[in-house]
This record gives sequence, structure tokens and C-alpha cells, in this order.
Amino acid sequence: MINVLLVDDQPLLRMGFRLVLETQPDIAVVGEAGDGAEAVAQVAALAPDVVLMDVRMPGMDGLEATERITRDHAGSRVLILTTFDLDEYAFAALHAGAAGFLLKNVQPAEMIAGIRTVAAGDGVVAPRLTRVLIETFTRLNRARTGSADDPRLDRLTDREREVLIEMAKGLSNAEIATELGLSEATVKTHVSRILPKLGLRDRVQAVVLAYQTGLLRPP
Amino acid sequence: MINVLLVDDQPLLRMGFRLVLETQPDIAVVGEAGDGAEAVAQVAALAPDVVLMDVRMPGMDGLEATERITRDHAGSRVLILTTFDLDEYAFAALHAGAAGFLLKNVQPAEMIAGIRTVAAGDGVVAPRLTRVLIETFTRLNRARTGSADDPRLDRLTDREREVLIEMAKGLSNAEIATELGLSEATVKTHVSRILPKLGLRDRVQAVVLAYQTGLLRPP
DNA sequence: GTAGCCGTACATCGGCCGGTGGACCTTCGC
DNA sequence: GCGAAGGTCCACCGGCCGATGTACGGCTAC
Repeated sequence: MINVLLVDDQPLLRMGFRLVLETQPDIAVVGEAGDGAEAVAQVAALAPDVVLMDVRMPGMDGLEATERITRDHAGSRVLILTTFDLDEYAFAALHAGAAGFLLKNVQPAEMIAGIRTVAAGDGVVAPRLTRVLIETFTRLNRARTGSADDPRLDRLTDREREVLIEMAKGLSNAEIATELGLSEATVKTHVSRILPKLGLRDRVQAVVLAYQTGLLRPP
Repeated sequence: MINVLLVDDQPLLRMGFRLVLETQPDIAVVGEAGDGAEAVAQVAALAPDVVLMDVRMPGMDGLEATERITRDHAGSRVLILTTFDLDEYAFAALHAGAAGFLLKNVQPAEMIAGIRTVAAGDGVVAPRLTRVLIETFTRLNRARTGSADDPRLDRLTDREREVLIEMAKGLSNAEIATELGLSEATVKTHVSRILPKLGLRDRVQAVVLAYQTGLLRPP
């Protein structure tokens, strides 16, 4: 049995949801709340499996409530249900820890399926948002994995790229020499070839370039 | 009317899909393919709205086919349909440009809904994966927005932090002086205070730290 | 084969950098 | 009122850096 808490500032809407959900034998509406603060209190008292949460509410809004609930009551999972396709709300909601994000114009069957999905520990996102999520994900991941290569880097030889990477770790020429098993003179030669090729003044700018192109990335 | 191309190396499975899909008045199966190469050719010939794509196939697999299709035929959107919850396939598929990713054990109704969603330009992802996608998204985004502050940075004064940021952009002391309206001597003083506070040897390492702590981030 | 690129290595020189020590001023807290 | 902390400025010195020129062996391509 999935215990659900309804959170919305419109009593009529809560009533509608309750009627829809109670047609399902495996779903029970165990409580209601009219704002964020009340929602947090209800979650603490009732420990529902799923919280059906509106975003825009007087007082504490749904996002802050979601953040508190997911932080303090990991057992309860939050499914955001909001009016329109407000992307900023969506991303904020996911950051706040929501397990799902649906629009209020979904079919009842989809909403019910979403509740079951969230209760099972999985995630559900409105189709329009799923697309944005995928795009953002691939873009971020591409930036991380460093396929945003600067064309200038292609002009470097393999060895030069190696030296550049060591340089970008903050090593001195002598340290790079030790690291790569070279003489310091050789490293200096490489460095003196790398910088003009990349149009840079000194190794400091080389580090900047290395991070900005994704040649190196924050760990 | 949504034109669909079926891609799977098992003819029986294609037959099953075709029977299911043809119960829908707004969906038409316009072609089939048994491997990736054939799929690419069929997409070029038929320009279907949606490609229902298997991953594991002899010859060119579904991922490479997806990559080519989304690159060369932006009008056709690919919905990956694979056997089990292979996360690595999922992420690779999204990177390859897939608009959706479902498991073959979905209900027919969900698959049909997924096809409509993808045809409408939106995205659809299996619930289990949606969760991972959300987690990855929030994690990546958090890393980007730089909440991974190093406690050492707290020991810097406001002005020192300012100088550090300029330094991390690759500027020389003289340039920082101009930028902040100071004398070069002052900048040198700040730098000489910053480095020991952070336990660093030179400004190169300061740049590394700035990027690794998220004080600066790739654009 | 020979011209060219790459990788290795050296010497020298000017310049920026970083350390040290000192100085003055403002702001804040006791 | 006065010390502490932050911010601004200066001079000097040693050191690493980057530029320049030069050199040699290996490999590839023509």
C-alpha cells in the first residue's frame, strides 16, 4: 500500500486528487497540507511514502518544503505537480531533491503511474522536461569528458600535449622532467614550442586553457 | 500520422512490434531493418518520424546507427528499446542523440505513448533511468555551480580572493594591478600573502586550485 | 636519399615572479 | 585611546621562466 500526502493550497484541487487516487486499491491518501510548513510537519508525523507537492503556495513554497523533506525524511519521496511548464521550477525542484516532476495537465492514469514509479524508488519527469534533461545531461557530460577540444590543441605533437598536461597540473619544469623522465632542458624546449603554438604568454595561461578546453577537469 | 521504422535483428520481435503498433490509428510502420547499416539506409530512404531501435545487433550496432541518424537525418528521432537495464548503454545512447530510452519489458501502452512523445519532439526515459539521470544531472550541476569550496579559501581576505580570481584568469601582476586599479607592488604583496595561506608554491598552482575548487569554472 | 618533422639536449640572457622587510593609512573592537 | 587586521605601497634579491640559437638521432614521406 502506497501512503500519499497531498500538498496544495487549493482545497478543491486536493479533493479532486483524493477522489482520483482513492480509486486505486494500492494507494491511500493519508493526509493533506495547504502550505510548505504544514507539509513538513505532516511528513514528520505521517511518514508517507510519496508526497504530491505543488510548487506555488503561500508561506513556505513547495521547493523549500521539498528540500527539507528530502533532507530530513529520506523515506518520503516527493513528486512535484505544478501547473505549467516552468523549466526553472523544474530544475530547482530536481536540485531540491524531488524524485519526480509532472505537470497538472497529465492524464490521471499517468499521475497514478508516476506515483507508483516514485514509490518504487525510480524517477519520473514530464516528457517535455525529459528532453531538456537529456540535452542538459549530454551537454554537461560532453563538457566534462572534454570533447570541446580547442582546435589549437591539434597543432601540438603528442609529446607536447603530454608536457602541457603536466604543466597544467601545476608542476615546474624540473618536476615535469622528473615525471616524464627527461632533462629539464628538454622540457623547456617543449614549453617554448607549446606556448607560441597556443598563442599564450606563459604557463599560467596554459593552465587556464587546459581547464577551459576540458583537457583537464575538476575532480 | 506517425511513421515508424522498426530496427531489430530478430524478425519475430519486429513482427510483434508491428502488430502492436498497427492497432493504433495514428501510427504506421513504414519499414523494418535488421542491423544498423540497414537502418541508416532505410532512414535515408523513408525519412520516418520515429526509429524504434534495438541496441545489440550484428554488424553496426544501434548506438552507432543512432549517432549517424541523429547527425545526418535530424527529422527522424530515435527511440532506443533494449532488453535490460544496461546503464552504460543508456548513457551512451543519450550521447549518441537518442530522444528516448525504454526497456523491452514496458507495457505496450507505455511504448505507444513513448512513440507519440518522441514524435512530438519530447523525450522519454525508463523510470529507473530517469532516477539516475536526475541524480547525475544534479550532481553535475552542483559541481558546475561550485559548491565544493575549499576551507583554505576561507582564510583569505576579500581582497586576496579578488586577486586570486584575477590571477587564476592567467593575468600577470601588472595586469591585475591595472584591472583592480592598484600598483603592481600591492598586487605582489597580496600574492605573497595568498600563496603561503593556501600552501602553494606559485601562481600556476593557484590556477589549478581555483579550477579544482570551483572558484573558477570552464565557460 | 634526402628533406622534414619530432624528440632530445645544451647555453645564455633578460624578465617576471616570489620572499623578505619595512612603511603608512583606515576601520573595527576592546 | 590603542592594538589588531586589512589594504596600499616601496626596495632588493635570488630564482625560475621563456626566448633564442644550436645540435644530433630517428622516423616518415616523397
